[in-house]
This record gives sequence, structure tokens and C-alpha cells, in this order.
Amino acid sequence: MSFIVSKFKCKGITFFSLLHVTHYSSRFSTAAVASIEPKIPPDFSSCIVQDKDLLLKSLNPSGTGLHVLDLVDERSLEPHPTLYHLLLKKCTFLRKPKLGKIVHAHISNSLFRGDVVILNTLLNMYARCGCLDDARNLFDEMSVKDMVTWTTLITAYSQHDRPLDALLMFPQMLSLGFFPNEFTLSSLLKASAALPDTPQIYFHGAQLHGFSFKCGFHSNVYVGSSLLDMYARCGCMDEAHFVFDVLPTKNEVSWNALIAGHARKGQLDRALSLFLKMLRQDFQPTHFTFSSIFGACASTGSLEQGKWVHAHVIKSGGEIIAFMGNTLLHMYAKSGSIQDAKMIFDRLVKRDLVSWNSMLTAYAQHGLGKEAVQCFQKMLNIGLVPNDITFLCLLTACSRAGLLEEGQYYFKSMKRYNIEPGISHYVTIVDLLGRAGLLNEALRFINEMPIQPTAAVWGALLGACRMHKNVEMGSFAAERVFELDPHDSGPHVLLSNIYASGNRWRDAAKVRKLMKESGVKKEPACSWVEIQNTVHMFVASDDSHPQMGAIYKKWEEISARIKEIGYVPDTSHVLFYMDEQEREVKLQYHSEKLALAFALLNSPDGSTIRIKKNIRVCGDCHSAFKFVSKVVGREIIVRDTNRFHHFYDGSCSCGNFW
DNA sequence: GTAGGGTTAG
Repeated sequence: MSFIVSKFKCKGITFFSLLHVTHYSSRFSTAAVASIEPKIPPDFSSCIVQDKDLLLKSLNPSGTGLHVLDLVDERSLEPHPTLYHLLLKKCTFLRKPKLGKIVHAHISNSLFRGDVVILNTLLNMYARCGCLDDARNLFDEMSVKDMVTWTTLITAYSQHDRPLDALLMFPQMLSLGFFPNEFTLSSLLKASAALPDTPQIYFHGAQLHGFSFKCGFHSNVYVGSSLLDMYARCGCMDEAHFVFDVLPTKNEVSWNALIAGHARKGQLDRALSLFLKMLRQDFQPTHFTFSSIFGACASTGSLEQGKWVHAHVIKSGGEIIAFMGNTLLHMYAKSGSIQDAKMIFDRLVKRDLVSWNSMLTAYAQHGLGKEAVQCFQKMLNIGLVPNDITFLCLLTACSRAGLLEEGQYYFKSMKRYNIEPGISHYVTIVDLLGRAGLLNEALRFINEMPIQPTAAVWGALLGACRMHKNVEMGSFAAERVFELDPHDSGPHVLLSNIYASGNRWRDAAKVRKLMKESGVKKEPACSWVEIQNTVHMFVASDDSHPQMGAIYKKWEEISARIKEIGYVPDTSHVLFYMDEQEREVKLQYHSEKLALAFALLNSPDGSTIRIKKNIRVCGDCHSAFKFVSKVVGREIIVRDTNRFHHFYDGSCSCGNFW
């Protein structure tokens, strides 16, 4: 009997051959194979190699090697199971489940139709190719299963965003007498960590922790890393550290999971100190490590720290691949350096859709609508297909830059790409129309929407009413927001501002009363500025800073200078009723003004001042900052929750759209 | 034959 593919060992090395003839094992050679089966073409006979891929390649240099099955059928040969394994591996690697189905059909007609190891490999092929229905059907059909069968399907669900399906299999497998191993537990833990909310993660995760501990799996590096990741995703960093500390063997994945946990919580300092500790213990940071840290720098707007970590990437000589590069680009954009973001984009080794979307977002955040439109066109020209996020970024960019016609055009063009606009797209269009002052059109647009408008949709209209001082429509929009989301402080403040700007103080007081009654608390506004690696934070009317006397004095001096060139305080931005003079005093001590005065006192002349704020910059501060940039001849960059404002020589990059 | 960590919007 000849086998078409086989595996054999010679002098301790594993070889793969087309033929295996038992009595020839001691004098095996290429020539010998050919002489036993002379009808086999010469390129087949020379296929004694160490590398499985090379073997399949030589069977069919340009394809998968699948045609060897035709040969098997033609000659009525009995394939060795290694052939099936190799072919299935190849289909998995190439992500070609259709070819895998051909192998499946062949297996079903062979002696191995009930072989659990081969069927597990087949199951894994379907799972890795994302054919979960095929995998499930095969699983259900398998009369003999083992623990690997169960683990393979659990992993399939866990890796394809079906955590509940994965977790549900665990009690079933136990009740049928299959005992899990470390592979099963790490997949189950990954599934629990992907559940939609923290209590659910903790509920399932902690039980799996107990199970792992009882079986001694918790000291396995895979199980340990999944465990600490699970705790980190619940925000339980103490538990995550505990799991990490007791893990006997750590690797870069365990480190990365811990660093990512802190990074997600915005704890940049802790993420960075772990990064340094990791380096000191001779673990090599990976793209995962850098990606997490850049993400944390982006969310905290920490440009200096981000640059420092970027220098590490450069020093380590690694290429800037898309995954890490996208986060790096995002970090530069969100920390206020659009030039650096563009530079990273240009230098990316391979750009994917996320890279383009991130660049569009960068332009949107900086109010560069025309650049975003050009970027989108370039993306289409190279043949990339946009997705829903692409349009969201593009529409946001149009809205922020006041590109009304372009925004409407691109919104309509979404259907051409088979993308159904989601609620976020509708919000952006309401924003676009509203900012442009087309309040009636915005309202009509909302009424004609095919999906139910949410609080965000009405909130966008409310914001536009604030901008264009439309009290009636503003209060109508606010009512709708309060019905849908009664606990958000933002709309309450907006409505109160709308009333205040129309001098309707009684109505403003009513809003305040409503806030009090429904327990809605306004987030305290704060601004922060970094001077010489120290972050200084300010809240309105703050007097806790040691330099406060000098700061107040500085602002009074600046305030007098900007009034000389035309600044008029806009007191409608004060929430409460008080007389005009009191309101002006209140305005003077908004946190961003204190931060600016502090920065002017403590940074070199001519240097750029970067201020961050936890809520949107107030209209009066926005106006004042324009004048300040002219008077002191410096660039001031303010990052608020929405976007960046680059103040320079008396104007702002946002063109008063924000 | 089966396993863990990272990206864009809001």
C-alpha cells in the first residue's frame, strides 16, 4: 500500500514525503521513492522536505496543493492523515473555507470520517475562517468528541464576538464529563472579559478564577494573562496586579494586559512606570505595548510623554506598522499636533482603513474640512472602500468647518456604498444644518428621519439654538432631550444659557430648579496646563494655587489690554442671575482664563501655550482668547471635549464653529 | 488537533 503523503523521521529530523513504503525506511532516498512508483511525475518524487508549506507548494506551486486529492482519487490511493492535516492547515492559513469544504467532503468519504483528531482540525479550520455555522454543524454531527473539540468551538465563539455562546458551553461540557484544560480556561476568560458590562464580566470572570485556582491553571501564563485582563476590563486594577504578581512566569502578553488596563483607565503615569519596569526586567515592548500607551497619551492629551514613547519606538528600530501607527497618529492629533499626525500618516508602512479614518478624524478635530474632503477623495482614488466610520469622520469634518453643501452631498452618497446611515450620521447632519443657522431645515430633517431621534439628535439642535440664540426652538429641543435623557447636565446648562442670553432669568432659574429636583449635577469645569513636566489644574474662581495672587493680577492686566482693542465680555455665559458687574467678575475667573494667565506667567515668550479643558470652551473665553493671542503674539491651543482651537493673531482655527 | 494582550467615531 502506498500513501500519498507521509511524515517520517530520519536521523532525528522529521521529513514529509509523497510516498511512504514501510520496508524502505532504512534506505530512504528521493531516487528510491521514484523507483518504487515510477509513474509519479518527477516534481512529485522530489518532494521530500522538512517544511510542510514547501511540500504543498511543490505539489502545486501557485495554489493550495488541493489537486493532490484528484490524484488520490484517480489512483484509488489511501491518503495518510498527514495529508488532510496539511491541506486543512493551508486552507486555514489562506482563509479559504471553500477549499476547506472540498477537503471536508473528501474526509467524509474516507476511512477517517470518524477520526476525532482530523475532525478537530476541520472544526478549527471553519472556526478560524469565521464560518461559525459550519463549525457548529460539524460539532453537532461529531459522534465522538473530546476536550479539544469543545475547546475549539468555545474558542471560536470567544474569538468571534459571541462571548455568551462560548460561556454557555462550559456547564454543558462539564455536565457531559469533559474536563477543561488551560486552553479552555483562557478562551472562557477572554469570553467573559468581552461581556457588555462590568457586573457581568466580574460575575463570570470571578467564578472562572475560582475554577482555575482549584485546578491549578491560574499559574499558566495564558490563563494568568487572560485573568488579569478580565479584572483590568472591570476596572479592578488591584485584583489584576494581584494575579500578575503571583504569576510564576510572566511574558510580554501579561505585561501588556496590565499596561493596557491602566491605559484604558487614563492612568498614564502608572502605565508609563510599568513600561519602564518592563524594560528594566528585559522584556521587549511590542506593538501592543506601544499602542496602549499611545492610546492613554491620546485620551489625556499628553503630547510630551507621547513623544518620549515614540522616541523609544524609533530607537528600537521598529517599523511603524498600521496598528500601532494608527494610535500614534491619533495621539498626535488628539494632543494638538496635526503636523506630526500627518507626518506619521505619510510614513506608515502600510495604511489600512483605520489609518485613513484616523486621519479624517484628525482633520475634523482641527476644523480642517477641506483637507478632510481631499483626504477622502484620495482614499477613493486608491480604491479603498469607505465604511460607516469613514462617513462619520468626514461628515463631522464638514460640519465643524461649515462645509454645508459637501456634508449634505456626502451624506446622500452613503447609500452608493451600501451604508445605511446610523443615528450618529443623523446627529452630524443636524449639527451641520444647525451650525450653518438653518434651524428650520434641521428641525424638518429630524421630523423626517426614518429612525427614532435620540437625545443626541435633539441635543445637536439645542446646541445650534444656543449658537444662534433661538430661545423658542431651543426650549422645544431641550424638552425633547430631557424626556429622553433626563440626567445629562450638558443640555440643562445649554438651555439655561439660552434663557440667560435672552435675559429670561426666571426661565433660567426654572432650569436650575429642575436640575436640583432631578438630581442632575453640572460637571465642574476645569482646565489644566503643563509647564515643565508638571500639570497645573484650575477650577473656576479657584484660589488654591500658590501663585494665585499673581495669576489674578496677570489676568486683570491682560483683560484691560484686550478691552482696549475691542473685547467685550459676553455675560450670557454665566449660568446664574446676578447683576452685570458681578457676572463679569465671575467670567474673569473661568478656569481656562486662570490657566492661560498662569501659562503666560510661567512659559517663555513666543512659545505655544497648550490648555486642556474637560468641557466645551465657553463662548466668552473663546472670544477673549482670540484677543489675547493678538496682544501677546503667541499661539494658544485649547483642547476641549469636542475639538481643538488654535488661536493665533486674533482669530481661531475653528472659525467660530464649535 | 485547541489558548491570552493593541487602533479610528460618539
